[in-house]
Amino acid sequence: MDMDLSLMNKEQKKAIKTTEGPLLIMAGAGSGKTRVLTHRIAYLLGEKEVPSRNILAITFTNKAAREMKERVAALVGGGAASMWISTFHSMCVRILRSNINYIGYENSFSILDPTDQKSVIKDILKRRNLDVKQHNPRNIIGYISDKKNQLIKPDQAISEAASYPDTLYSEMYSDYQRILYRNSALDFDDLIMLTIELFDKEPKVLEHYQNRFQYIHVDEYQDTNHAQYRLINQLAKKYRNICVVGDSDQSIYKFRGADITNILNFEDDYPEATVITLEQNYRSSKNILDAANAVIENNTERKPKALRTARDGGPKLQLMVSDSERGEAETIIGNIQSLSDEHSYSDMAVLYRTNAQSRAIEDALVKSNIPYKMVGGMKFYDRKEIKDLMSYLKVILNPNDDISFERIVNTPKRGLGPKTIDKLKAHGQNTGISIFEAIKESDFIGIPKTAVVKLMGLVDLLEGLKHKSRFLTITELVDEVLKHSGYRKMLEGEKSIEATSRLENLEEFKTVTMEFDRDNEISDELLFTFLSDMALVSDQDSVEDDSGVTLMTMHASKGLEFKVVFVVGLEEGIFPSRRVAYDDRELEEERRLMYVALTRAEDRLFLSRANSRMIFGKTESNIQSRFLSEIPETLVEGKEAVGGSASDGMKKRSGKPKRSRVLTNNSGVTFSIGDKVEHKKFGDGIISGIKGEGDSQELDIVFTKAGVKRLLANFAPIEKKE
DNA sequence: GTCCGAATATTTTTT
DNA sequence: ATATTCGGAC
Repeated sequence: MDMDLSLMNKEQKKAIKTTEGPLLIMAGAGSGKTRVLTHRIAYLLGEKEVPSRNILAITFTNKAAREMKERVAALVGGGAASMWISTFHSMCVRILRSNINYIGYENSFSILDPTDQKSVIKDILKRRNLDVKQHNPRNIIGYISDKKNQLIKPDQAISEAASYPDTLYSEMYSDYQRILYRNSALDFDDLIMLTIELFDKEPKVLEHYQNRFQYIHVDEYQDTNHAQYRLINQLAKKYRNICVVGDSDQSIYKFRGADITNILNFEDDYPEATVITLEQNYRSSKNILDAANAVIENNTERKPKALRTARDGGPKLQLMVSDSERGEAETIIGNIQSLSDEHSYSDMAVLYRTNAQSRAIEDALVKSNIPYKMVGGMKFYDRKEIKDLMSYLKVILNPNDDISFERIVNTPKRGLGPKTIDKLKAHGQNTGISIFEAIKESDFIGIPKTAVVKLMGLVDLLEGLKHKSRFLTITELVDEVLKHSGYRKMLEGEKSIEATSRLENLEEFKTVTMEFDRDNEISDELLFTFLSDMALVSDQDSVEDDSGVTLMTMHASKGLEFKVVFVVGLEEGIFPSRRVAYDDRELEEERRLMYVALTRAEDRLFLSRANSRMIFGKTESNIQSRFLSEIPETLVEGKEAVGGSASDGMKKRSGKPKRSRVLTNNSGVTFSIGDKVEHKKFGDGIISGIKGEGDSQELDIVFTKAGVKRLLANFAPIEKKE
């Protein structure tokens, strides 16, 4: 067995060998934490002779889980098959699959994806006669997710709701949960919450898993939410062998419930804990690391930690300033091309704050014929045809899944429109049965004869497929569905480019099912296993194409590394995002995101900003990002030249004469970033951003007393000073 | 029941 | 700029 620890540093060795009791590993970026984790597991297996079934390792992504499995296997050979190395969610699915009946759910439950969630919420809004425009489903889903992450059940949410809109949202949460229950459906948050509920209600089940998982590892601990925290604590309570790894400086998922205090307070939870800090960075050159350290030091909410690197200074960081997002893209492409002698494209990545920023870069890459891959664009599994097919499979497994049933009832068109479906739904709701069951009574609820016949045909189709499903592989079942539902015929009949591509995607999907069929025998559980596997994978997992420049959001880049990294759009309002720019806590999270982005780079780091860019169809100018200002000039090539003051925004603007046709307050006045102004009511302020042109131009002004306001340049009662 | 054009809303999102 | 969504015409 390859358990050569001689290449490890002192802290790493200690982390590997501290197997008993709670252990907190604060692992800085690039400090080799995966290596430590995998070696620790190998050490437990090899030296400590812990049976593999007693080890649990939890990650957030399938990719991380797969990688860890492979690396452990490489260290210990086979024999680790019965070890659970999985994500939070797939662990919970496995536990719930055999135990969810204890808490009253069907064991063939479906898993809702965000699209399904949205349609449930829309249904609820409709039934409550509420306007979707006033109540954005996203907010409601966010509310529900928050509550579930806090382990707050609907009843408690209702009684605790103090004011609007919580009073309403908590009621909708209650509706939502009732609907899911009736559909035998769980959302992602339920997987965690209900596992905890199961453990609370059935101590025997909990104890079984406590005994099984005597050594627990949690990766990316800074990203755990409260529910995940509770779950881990339940499991670790008996043996207290819990090893958590994380870096509070890389906590960037607060907006989805990640609670940074879980890692910061670990020592309070486990006073006997050993704490090890890994500060030796093996990834980046010194200049890159110095820049990252300089940025993160501006955060107050952190434990001081400074990464060291054994590598030399390396080239300086390089700042690129362009006029527009197109100019930015061209500058990047220029650098990519000149670097391509030394580096392969796959060693380069372009990181941006928002997905929308990818467009300009993508365009430029296409024009230059440079291969690239984009992470997180239009997701394969989000495509309509894939979701439709999945809905057929879900209904075959669980006919009471109204959410999926509704998706397919008229796809392909069967002449079963909203009228018919509404009647079925209303009947189902009145009598507490599913749509599928309601169909059997459709004769009596005012549905026209022709529609009844069509409904019966659909029932026959689905029941026939359900019957067959027991004897077929998933690939064969998919073919049966496509054939007998008429879905394939529908697409073939369309003859459009789009339909052709949909057909191709369905074929592509079969490579996924074939892979699944290779690993799984035909059994009664096959379809359930397939669907719950599928619900928990994302495309990031399947991107195994390692040629081409990588384009992705900074969030998506966490955990990855590249020789050459471009961090783009370093402008106030873009990054940090305008929405957080004046909230200290959220600003610190943005800064951590900057830290994550910078520390992805091994050898070369390019920073880019544009003097103006098109946002939502309007041209916007913004001053350089404060995060850029926080990097010492001595580390950056090209920074001293532009200085980073707001004046370059002015330089650029002065070339373009402004005109105003309408006589207004400020017609003919040209505003530039950095201008001092006085407002009739708000007092003194400085222009921090400009949006749009001409008559509709808007100004972001930071007022000394009144905070930030966005005002119309022409009409605001402001005067330019000096 | 279906289709088309206006109205609307746009951070990030490992599962 | 653009994707989605909704209302009204056919």
